[in-house]
Amino acid sequence: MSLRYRAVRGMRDLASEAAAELRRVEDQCIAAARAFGYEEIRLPLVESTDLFSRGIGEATDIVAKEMYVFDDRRGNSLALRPEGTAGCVRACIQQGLLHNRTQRLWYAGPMFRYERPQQGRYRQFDQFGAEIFGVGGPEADAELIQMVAAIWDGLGLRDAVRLEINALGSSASRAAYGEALVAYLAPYEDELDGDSRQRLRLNPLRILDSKVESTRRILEEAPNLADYLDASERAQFDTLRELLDSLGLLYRVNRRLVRGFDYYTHAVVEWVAEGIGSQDAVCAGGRYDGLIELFGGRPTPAAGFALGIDRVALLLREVADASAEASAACSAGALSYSAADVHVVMQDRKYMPAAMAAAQALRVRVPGLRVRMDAGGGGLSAQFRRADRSGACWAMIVGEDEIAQNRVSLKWLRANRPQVTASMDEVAAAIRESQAQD
RNA sequence: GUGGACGUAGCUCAGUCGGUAGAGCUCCGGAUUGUGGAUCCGGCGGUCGUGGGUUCAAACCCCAUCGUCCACCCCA
Repeated sequence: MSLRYRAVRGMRDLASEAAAELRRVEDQCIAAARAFGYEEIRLPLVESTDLFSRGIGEATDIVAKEMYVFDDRRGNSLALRPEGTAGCVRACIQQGLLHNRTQRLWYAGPMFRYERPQQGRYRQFDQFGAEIFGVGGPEADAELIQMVAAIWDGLGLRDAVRLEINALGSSASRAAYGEALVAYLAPYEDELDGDSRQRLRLNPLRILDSKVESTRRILEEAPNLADYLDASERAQFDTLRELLDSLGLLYRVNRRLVRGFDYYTHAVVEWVAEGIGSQDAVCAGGRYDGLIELFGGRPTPAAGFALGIDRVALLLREVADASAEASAACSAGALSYSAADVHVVMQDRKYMPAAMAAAQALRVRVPGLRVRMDAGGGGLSAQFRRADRSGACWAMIVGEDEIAQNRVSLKWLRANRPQVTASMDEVAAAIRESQAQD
């Protein structure tokens, strides 16, 4: 089909069920964050370009070639945020949120990266993030992992993801290791793949997670990052592992796990899913103790994660866990998705005022109930057909007899129960009772 | 940014040797004037992604372009 206008590349329209799937993931994330005592922070989508290039790192791919950068009318260079942490830290410093106290925050919203689109990777995509400031111990890292695990549990995805962790050490030990790695790799420079050769100068740690077979072979004998951690860094990581063990949170230590942003230090984590293609990282994060100071704040320990809402929704769809869907108000024969619980039909269009009044009366009596008016006209037969296809559990009927008796009729569309004609209060009570059973 | 596959109705797709476009689903109406799901009948719906070329003739062949998907890459 030929279109006059279409959404720009990599940016999607998500209607009805697709939107509901994202909403479900986001709601679950927010519920978990609230349960852990995190507070919401709302942040701008646009920041100074400089914030990201300094914070994330000039040499990272995200900054070097994936940011949406533009000048405003005064010539200031601005960027659409490619991730949430930098802006969150900036806001915390600007608003004095870190002064003399710990802070736990969450946010959700769109991020922008100019990448080649494919499944699970879009130029505008939604992330949920949580950050904890002022807690230097591994209990902060463990708490964040516990929260993410709670999100998986809430979505029935615990078995669909696996956790990998690693310790990068302080920026000092990280730098020392980087030098050692470069020294080891330098003689092999000609044998490395092109990307890795470039990173040798720009960002040597990133070579570690190269997928190129020849490069991986060279790396087999490379110095081990773990050997460059000092005693306290090693102890911190061990404590984190003990915490996770005692909480029953499974993980795998991956010594090759390196994050794409420069600000990470110490513990880094990545949750990986299977079955959603090559874009399989659904959640990742770690500690970034140096970033607040880099942005001009007082040195403050910090850790956080970001979760890809789109990817988790995709995973949810792949897993299609039949047992996990329990939200429907009428279980028997319920469709997996519907926009309304009650579909209001009327004997004739002339009863529209009475039908609309009845619909609102029902909404008021049963909070949260989704009551939708029939639209489209036609006889009762057509209206009931639409009611059925809408996925609603009930049809509420308003007709001549009902109006004369000041009553309405309620028909169960998914359960084998007789239709009733009763007062609005009685109908509302019947619906509430039916919902309570499911 | 690199490589590959693919773009036909709202959706999923068929379309032979180049001869001027079809099915199923959806939606609407009817069989059924106060009752849905099954069945049957009918209807709405298309610049064949776009632009150019070859040809008497292009959904089909050629070129370009845009888009989608997959992999690389990147990352959530």
